[in-house]
Amino acid sequence: MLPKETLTKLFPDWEDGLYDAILNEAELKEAKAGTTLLKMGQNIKSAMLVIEGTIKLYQEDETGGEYFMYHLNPGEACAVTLVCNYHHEQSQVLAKAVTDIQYLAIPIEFMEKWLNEFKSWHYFVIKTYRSRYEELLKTIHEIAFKNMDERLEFYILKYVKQFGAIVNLTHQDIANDLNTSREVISRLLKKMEHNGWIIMNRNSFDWIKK
Amino acid sequence: MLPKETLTKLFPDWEDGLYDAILNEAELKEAKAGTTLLKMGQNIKSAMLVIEGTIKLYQEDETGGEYFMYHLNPGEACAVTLVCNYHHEQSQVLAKAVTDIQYLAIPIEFMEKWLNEFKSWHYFVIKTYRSRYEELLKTIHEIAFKNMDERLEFYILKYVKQFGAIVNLTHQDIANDLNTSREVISRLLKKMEHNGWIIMNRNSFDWIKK
DNA sequence: ATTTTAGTGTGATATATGTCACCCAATTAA
DNA sequence: TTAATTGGGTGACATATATCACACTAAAAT
Repeated sequence: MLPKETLTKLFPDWEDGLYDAILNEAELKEAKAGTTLLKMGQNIKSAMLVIEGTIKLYQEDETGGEYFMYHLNPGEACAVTLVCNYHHEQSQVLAKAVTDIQYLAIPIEFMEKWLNEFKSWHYFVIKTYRSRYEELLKTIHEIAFKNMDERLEFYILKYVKQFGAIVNLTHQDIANDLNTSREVISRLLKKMEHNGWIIMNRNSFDWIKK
Repeated sequence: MLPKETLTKLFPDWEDGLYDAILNEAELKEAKAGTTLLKMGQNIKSAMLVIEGTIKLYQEDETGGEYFMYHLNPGEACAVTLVCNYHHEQSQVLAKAVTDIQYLAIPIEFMEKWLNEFKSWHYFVIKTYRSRYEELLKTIHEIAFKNMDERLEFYILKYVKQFGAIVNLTHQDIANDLNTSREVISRLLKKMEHNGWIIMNRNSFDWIKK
């Protein structure tokens, strides 16, 4: 059972009744690193609030391709599940746990109910959409205007911001996230190494660009 | 002065007080086709509700490049201006009138006020975000996974849905919207002509693909 | 009527990226 | 200890797109 204090720390400024409602109605779930939490086209039955760990959100192709968009961290909600819940739609994104995670699953029937009952929930939903809308804009900016070298740098910087300057990813991992091939990433990383931006190791590299 | 009836038709299911508040506080503005309504980085002073005409939303590059994302039609609001208003941020998009337009400009100070006062406004804001978030996801899907030929088809289909099967755009217009060059579009359109998808004219073409 | 401009067609070439082939080294499994 | 697997390096080549050059023609301006 999740202590109320965890909730009030992660989600400050909510009405007291909202914390209680969540503790009563939401289910605390766990998932191992690597688990797929949500697939494109899947019907959503509950909203997802992250309590512990990190989730990665992807756009998914029909042919198996993936494109990484943004991270979800504790204290954040998956906007797509709020969408789906509220309007009974299907997921347009792929969500994967990158670390072991804990999250609250709130059955859809409470979405609309709480929107009516709790002003702070309403604001939280708006804030969630707003911030994710902005993340998507950034992603579009990258893909529409930048070549792979700059997109790779942007990608690495997002990683470094999340997990620190030691990047524990293989070239293949990165290639998958950027919907390109391993060879392309290997060559671009090699260039970064020549430029003195990274130190390369097997299975990882260090971001040392100032 | 905008008749209340126009408002109730374009924005059904709002509280009566909200219509009155808008009629009292919003300014009805007009703009000619081609006008830039919002630039990236610009501070937003009012929310935009479309009354008449069509607006195009773009992501804008530092170097002058543009990428078309979606249309805004009467009865819709520009999500970005709701963002900016509420959280005092800057525009992350470029908005242009594609036809002569009329829109309501609502000064930012009413955003938060009305979120508190009118449940229907709150829902409207959420609905606006949700639908635009989904538009952005579609855009990402296109640029992350598709080559220019498919993106061009997707682009034309959006146009046809908005304005009908006679596409009054020059190759250069399209190239600008897709952040590519005129030659690329000319060649791809030529292929579509060979495939029997379009009939080409000067300054326009007809979409006849079934 | 003549000139100018805008829209389009198209070859040639450059560059970015995708794909295939194959090698080597580090790690893991047998 | 040996074999198999995984991560990575790199050449060769294919393809998509960008860029430059220039020609042609319809429409607009003079």
